[in-house]
Amino acid sequence: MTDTAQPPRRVVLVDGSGFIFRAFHALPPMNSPDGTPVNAVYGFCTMLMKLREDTRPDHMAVIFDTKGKSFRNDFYPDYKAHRPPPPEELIPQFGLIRDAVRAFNLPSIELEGYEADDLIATYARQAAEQGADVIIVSSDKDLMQLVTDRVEMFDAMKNRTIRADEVMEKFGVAPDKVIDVQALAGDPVDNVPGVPGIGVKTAAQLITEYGDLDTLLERAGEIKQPKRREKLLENADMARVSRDLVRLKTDVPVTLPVDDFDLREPDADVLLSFIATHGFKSLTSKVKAKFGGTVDENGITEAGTGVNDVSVTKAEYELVQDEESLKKWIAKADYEGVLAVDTETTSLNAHQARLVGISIAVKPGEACYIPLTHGMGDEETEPKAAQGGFDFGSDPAGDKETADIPKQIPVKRTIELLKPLLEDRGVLKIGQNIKYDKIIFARHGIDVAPIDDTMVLSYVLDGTSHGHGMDELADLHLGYKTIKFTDVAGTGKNQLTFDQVPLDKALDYAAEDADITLRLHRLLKPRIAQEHMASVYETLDRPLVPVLAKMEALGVKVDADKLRDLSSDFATRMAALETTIHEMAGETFNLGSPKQLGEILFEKMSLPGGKKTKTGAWQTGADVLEALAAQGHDLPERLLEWRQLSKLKSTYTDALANHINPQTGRVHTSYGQTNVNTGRLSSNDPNLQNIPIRSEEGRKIRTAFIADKGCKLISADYSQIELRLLAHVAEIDALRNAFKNGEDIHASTASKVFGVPIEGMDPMVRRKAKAINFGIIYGISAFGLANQLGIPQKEAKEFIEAYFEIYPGIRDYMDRAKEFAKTHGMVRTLFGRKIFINGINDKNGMRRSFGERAAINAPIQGGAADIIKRAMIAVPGALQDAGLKTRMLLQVHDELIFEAPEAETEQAVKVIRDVMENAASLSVPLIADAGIGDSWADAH
DNA sequence: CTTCTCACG
DNA sequence: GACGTACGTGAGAAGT
Repeated sequence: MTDTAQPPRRVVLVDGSGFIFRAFHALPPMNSPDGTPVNAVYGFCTMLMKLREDTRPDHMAVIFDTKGKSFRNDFYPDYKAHRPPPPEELIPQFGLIRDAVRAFNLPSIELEGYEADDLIATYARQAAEQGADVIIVSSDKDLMQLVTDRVEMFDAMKNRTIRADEVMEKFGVAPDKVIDVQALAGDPVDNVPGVPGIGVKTAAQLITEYGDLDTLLERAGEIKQPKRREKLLENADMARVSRDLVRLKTDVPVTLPVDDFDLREPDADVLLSFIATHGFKSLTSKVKAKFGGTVDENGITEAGTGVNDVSVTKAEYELVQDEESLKKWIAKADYEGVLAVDTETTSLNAHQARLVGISIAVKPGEACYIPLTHGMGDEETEPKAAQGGFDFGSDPAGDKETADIPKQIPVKRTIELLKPLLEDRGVLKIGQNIKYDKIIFARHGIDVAPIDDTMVLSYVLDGTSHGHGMDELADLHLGYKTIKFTDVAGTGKNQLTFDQVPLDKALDYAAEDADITLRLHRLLKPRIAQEHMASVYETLDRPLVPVLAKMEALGVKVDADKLRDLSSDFATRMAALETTIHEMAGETFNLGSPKQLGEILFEKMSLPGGKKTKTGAWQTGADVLEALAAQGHDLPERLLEWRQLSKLKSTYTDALANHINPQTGRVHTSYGQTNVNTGRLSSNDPNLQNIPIRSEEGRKIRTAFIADKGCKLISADYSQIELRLLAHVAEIDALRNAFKNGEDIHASTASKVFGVPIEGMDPMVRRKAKAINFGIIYGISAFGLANQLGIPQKEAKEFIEAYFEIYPGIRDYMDRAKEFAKTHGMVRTLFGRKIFINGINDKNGMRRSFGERAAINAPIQGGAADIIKRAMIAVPGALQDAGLKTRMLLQVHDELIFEAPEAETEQAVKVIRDVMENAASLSVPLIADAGIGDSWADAH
């Protein structure tokens, strides 16, 4: 890589995947300060430290399996088919181990479609051919075939070197005959068939006698033992397939050469910080002795400034306009194993934006911008229809255009070159709101992975105590004022799209974005473990990013004709109502203006009960109008009807039609992952989480959400998830039992609170209990409940008292939640998500009560959000494993909507419900109900 | 750019 | 005794 690099003499290749499993089982359980299991990570770190000492390599790399299928499955689908899933405590450690490799400044290598063993085989061959000695750190017998006089293995757990002698001991043959023995003996763990009845002993004997597998199979007829002869003749093909399975591939198309494994010192403070955040205190002094550094075991620098001091110095950024230069940047990123990436486009809407350029940062201050379509209008990609009459001079149009278009690498070629890097499982891609960039890249055929997202990191750490936009984060954490988009593109009507921004300005802006993202990552990522958020980030919010990106890209089919019909129906009825209302009022006015309406109702008509808002305007909300209507006033009644139709038309039928993407014919929402204080998602552009359902008229909108041809929609929703969660976290036995017995929870509550039998219950009684149940979740007050039910406050207060009587423990839970919030300024969900509570210690009583109610509600709402996130992360894989094509489209807090080929709907429902109901294990059952239909209205 | 109203869980 | 509240969102229209 660098000019000073020496050719490799001593190369250490660590089998990272093999080590994780062995360390996990060999070491006692350990947890980081936030409770994430880390025993395998700890074992790995101590092993790496020791390895550098003991083996003194000049080149070193850690190699991992990827989780998907390998090329072996192409010719033998059952290969490794019976592997049980890894233990729950190991799962979060896979990601952390890769982080550890980076902290040690070692290359982390993996490649989709290949196992770690194949990569090791390939690199071992390459290194040996260059004359280097190779040490493979592994005890996996499958790697023993690689042993030569240049290549040895080292079992780091047992401190044992494995050479030809040890291989002979294990397999009874020399290393070059190991695959022949394995082919005969098979391997039940990896599901390699072999020849039945032949084990390692017999296999070694046979191979020794006949020389090799092919000769043996050719001459199998000569074998004296009849059983053995028969089996060999019968299973000759199986033996050959088995040999193909166990033979490691030594020509994997690896992207990084062995030369790039040259051993570099880690950044001592980065490493110390990693160690401190995971609680590996015993390693601190060893690391300091070896590498220096100034961070203590608590992650604090001795100078007291913290490792997170990242000063931003004005950097030189590079404009990339040719392939040579681009390849250089790709190599740099590959070498670092981590990069920040950002796309520049023509629109904030990822589904219709056109790619304009890409920026990449590989180190703080080291970033580039690759312009792609600057100076090119849409006509460059989508040729306009020919039109006459506008050809003014005799200037050849082509010359004019090329004069304006700067030199740029073709989009297609750039994508081709970047794809291996952006899809390399061993290279971390960091983005600020990388979901957006993932969608853009997906439209160009690139599946960006693995990822980290500074916006999501910031959200997991700080909740919504501040925004998570890059400009704000840069100012907050780096004290740096970024170049604003409006600085380069202008504002208002004359705002340029990014493809119109001159290259010099584009370079400064775009490269800075990637640079700042990388710097923010260095600062925020260590805090995740320090502040005990590893589990939330690693198992919930990070894995959710690609899931949401897919859902958004898929979109949902919407019937434009249906919307148009509804819209015109609403318009007709609104016009009629408008005439009637104007007649009643005796004058025309804007029905949509609360101000004008208030004046008509309370001044002109002098209706009673007028109240003003804090700004002095008349209140004309639905509750006020309903009260007036109940007194027999017609105008408010009609106006309510008009308002409903107006809302449905403007917000739904009309607006939704404008959101249908012309290319896909579908509506693509965008999910906000960092907007909601409690951990819920939000949906915008358009908001598909508030499509009407409660009113008959409104529900019609849902008939316009339909399945694609040959498909059905499936809607699966959690039943009473928040009440169940309340029963669980507050440990309310009576409530838990009601759920365990599958009772109607509102009727059950009503029966207990009001002392009436469930059989033949007055629906009004049940309704009251339902309101109390909901009220409890919201941090009940007598005022609120009275308002909700339209009963005197005194009566509401009695209900609440009765409720606390029958469910003792509720009050305790509420007090605990409030107390915790007062002390810590936040509450936590079951899964460890922090929810910051504003105003909990405010002097103002009203703001304080507000905070107290939020503190009661947040663990419930947030816990439910965590659970459905877990389900969303698991469902796509479960559907795929079941061989189904069903795809998840939408999430509405406790409901998931899928599109399923008709033939597989029943099977899909089973898989979906199973995943949802097992997304968390609580002391109450989780129940998901599902419906199937042609439209969302039918499926619900 | 803020306020009001109303759609959802 | 009065305050003015149910928890969490996003969007359209009016009125500054």
